Amino acid sequence: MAHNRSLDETQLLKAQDLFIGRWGEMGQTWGINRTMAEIHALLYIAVEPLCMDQVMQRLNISRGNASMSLRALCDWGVIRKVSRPGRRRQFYESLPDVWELFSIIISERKRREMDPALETIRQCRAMLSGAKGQKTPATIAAALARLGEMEQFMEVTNAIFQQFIGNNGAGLTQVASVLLQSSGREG
Amino acid sequence: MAHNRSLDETQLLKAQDLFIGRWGEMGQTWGINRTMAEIHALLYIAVEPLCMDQVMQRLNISRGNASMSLRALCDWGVIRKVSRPGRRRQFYESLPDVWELFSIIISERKRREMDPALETIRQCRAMLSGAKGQKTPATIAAALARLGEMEQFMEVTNAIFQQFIGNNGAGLTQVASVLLQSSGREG
DNA sequence: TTCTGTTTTCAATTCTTAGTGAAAGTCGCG
DNA sequence: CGCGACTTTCACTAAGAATTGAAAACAGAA
Repeated sequence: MAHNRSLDETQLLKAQDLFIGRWGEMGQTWGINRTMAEIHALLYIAVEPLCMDQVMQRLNISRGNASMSLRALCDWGVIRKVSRPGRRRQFYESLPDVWELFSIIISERKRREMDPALETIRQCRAMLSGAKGQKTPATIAAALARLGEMEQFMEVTNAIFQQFIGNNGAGLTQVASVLLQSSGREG
Repeated sequence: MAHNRSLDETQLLKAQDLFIGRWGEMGQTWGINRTMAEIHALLYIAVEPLCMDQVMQRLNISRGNASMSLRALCDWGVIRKVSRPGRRRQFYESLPDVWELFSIIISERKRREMDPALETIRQCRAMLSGAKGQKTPATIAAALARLGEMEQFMEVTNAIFQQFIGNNGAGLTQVASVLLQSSGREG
């Protein structure tokens, strides 16, 4: 029986490693650094709260790195500190709900990227609209047209994100149902 | 008149720079390097096809860099080579349609990130399902549950992306209209 | 083929970011 | 207070990515 249990355990570790590794890679192409993504993956998959030393050992990272990454994840709001009664040591756990996790990430990215980008585009348009007097040089007219299309696109995208964030899960499922339904219809 | 035209021109250059700069920054947090993003922005906003030397001068980059980045953008399919009759030199232009641009980007990312991630999650689940015999240790059960939620989430997200890609613009507007409408309704 | 304008390649270099680890800091408790 | 368990900070280093530039390759014209 003890034998059996240890088999299960190695299996669990292997599966965790696989998941953690992939998450780490994914994070990188999303502008999140590997360690942060890995820590988050670990806390998500381990389910029970872990302390800093456990994280360090499991992922083979330095104390400093663990400390900073854990803090950053807390700042993002995708993990939380958990205080254990009597224990002085801090534990950390992932938010349990995937939908909520992604809402947070999306809204953060919207705020930090989409919003400024939209702002810039509007600024550019303003500069060019001001420039055109009676006769608009073709290059300026063309640039204005492109900026206009881009702005429109981003507004729509923004609205979609907003929806995701707003209804926390419900929004997404809603979109999904509409889409899947319609795509089924037209084959 | 010559005076006026040059005013318009500097204005255009300034607006372009603003746009290009922002795009470059955005690219970075999306795993696209700055130069590539900037070149694309330039070709998008300049509207008319440009040659390598124009790109180099405008963005102040080396020939090698320009060559490699232009090629990479072509590989992605977001810009195209344009041959000018009689002219030996190559010109390059951006795809004109924003929706198409983003379809390409999204489908590429889906293929390179979502699909492998989903695959990994399934693999992990398989490993753990196999491990559980009659009595499933709580940690394994918990991990399985989390993986299940993640998989479901990613399937939905994947379907949504698929839709974007499929109907080339139409899909997006469709989603948008549904969302905006419903969010208006429930205030 | 050779000449010439042009693009590609790639080793070397520079820039950027991630990660370390030890010293300094915090905090509850006797 | 001041000890000890624990965490944060930060100057330094390692790792990795982007960029350059000059040599090589290429392609069309004569």
